[in-house]
Amino acid sequence: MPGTSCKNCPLRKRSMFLPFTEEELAFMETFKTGELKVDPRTTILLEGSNSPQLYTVLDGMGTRYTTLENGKRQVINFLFPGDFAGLQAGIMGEMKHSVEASTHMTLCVFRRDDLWEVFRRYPERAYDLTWIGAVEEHFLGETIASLGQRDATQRIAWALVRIYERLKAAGLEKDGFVPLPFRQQDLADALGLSLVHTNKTLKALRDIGLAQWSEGQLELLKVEDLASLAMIDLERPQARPLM
Amino acid sequence: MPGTSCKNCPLRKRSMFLPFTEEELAFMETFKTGELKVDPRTTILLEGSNSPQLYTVLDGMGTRYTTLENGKRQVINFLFPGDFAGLQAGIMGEMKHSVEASTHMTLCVFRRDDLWEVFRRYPERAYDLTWIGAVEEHFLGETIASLGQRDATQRIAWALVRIYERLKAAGLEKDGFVPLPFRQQDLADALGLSLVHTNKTLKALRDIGLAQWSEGQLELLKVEDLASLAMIDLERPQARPLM
DNA sequence: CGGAGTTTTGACTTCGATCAACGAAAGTGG
DNA sequence: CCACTTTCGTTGATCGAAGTCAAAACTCCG
Repeated sequence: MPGTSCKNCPLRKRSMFLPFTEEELAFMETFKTGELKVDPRTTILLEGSNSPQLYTVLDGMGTRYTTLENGKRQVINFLFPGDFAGLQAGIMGEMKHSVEASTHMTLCVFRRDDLWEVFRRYPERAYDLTWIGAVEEHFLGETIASLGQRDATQRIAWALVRIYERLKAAGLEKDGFVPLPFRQQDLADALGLSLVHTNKTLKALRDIGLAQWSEGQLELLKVEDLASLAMIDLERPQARPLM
Repeated sequence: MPGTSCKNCPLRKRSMFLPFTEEELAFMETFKTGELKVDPRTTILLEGSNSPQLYTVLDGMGTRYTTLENGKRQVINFLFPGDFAGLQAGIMGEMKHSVEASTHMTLCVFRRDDLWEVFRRYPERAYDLTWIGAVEEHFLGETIASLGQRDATQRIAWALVRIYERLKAAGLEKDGFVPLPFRQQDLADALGLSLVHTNKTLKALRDIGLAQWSEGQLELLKVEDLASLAMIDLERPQARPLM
């Protein structure tokens, strides 16, 4: 198999992911058909297409988004190392959103046709797939609550805290900084805010010393304050399966 | 088993749901442990709780919602006949939102502990569970796009069309009307709008003869116009599994 | 009849969108 | 190496969609 062996997968070491048994590990080696490396701005999955492939993000970050008829873009969520993409197309037949790389990315590639094999022969792994779906569903629900009920400042605070937590759990935090290689426009499109207002709100958070985000690096200076501003109850990060 | 036998399940007849094999039917009979009937306003699942039960809506309607710390409520989505509830708690350990009945409801009850059995012994049904999750995930993504990118009129039009389609597919349409036993406040909380503005927007749609909703009955007078107003491409309703 | 819940309407306010312009950085090509 | 373009972040001025406040009209029910 080209690329990283699952045995040496750097993500497995992170405590945010549930451990593999030897048997699962062996199976994943066969399930994985290769590795995909893409440049920034590459479209990995296209809305409406019928991708024969499923992916796990090994390295790098991206966005899932849809484009409305009037040209507006909604970023559904961000794609971080460990995230799984393509299940919708795998199950439902076609992608309901696009996936684009924001940085250089490395992805583990699986064959969609093998999905059914997983359900038939590896119920544990099938259960994990459903788990991943459930976690995703929960997060989307929280996003809906943010867009529906939080004002601009709260939304940004919410997003920054959630992103920071997620990246820290993925082992990417260093000296209080976490890499966040997106544009302000991406965050704006994720939160349903205009670019201008997103910029001003970020400046406000910077001015009161709560959070800084520049040159692709995010620093949260007062996580507690940000969390209470965003009305987040900091949930103990729960370990989840890795695909 | 108390209540309706799966064999006579009225939902099975609807073409929106994929057919059962004889074997699956037999299994579902054993999986189903009973029936729950509740009055309007009853909380069926409570956020944060660890429900030992999973439900399929046989009859009636409800809401899934979360409440923020400031007391604001976000309706994540509405619960219609055929919908499955409780999977999140079943998989992740605790409910991330509450479920409340809006009308009298009848629900099929399953034991959460049997879930793993399903994955181990009935991979087809496990696959269907994942399918249901994927459909739900897709819908939540579309909701996010609505809250993020559509204005009040478009949001309401979007919601009315989606609801109408769903209920019609469930076989509840009659003479152009569909039952919609929610309060305007529920729709407002689902779309992130104030009650007052929701009311005024509904009136506007009524005045231009696009849609009427009163006394729990919804009528869409010009579906095409509503759909194009909402920037919806009417997707061919896809049959989906029933649990 | 009184009271609670819901829908409706009008008056006023505000948050965030839009418009517009500028600066910095990075890439491109002659 | 320097004009030129493109992309992204920043800031100020103005406007409008939707929120908030308040109160009336209709239920439905005990």
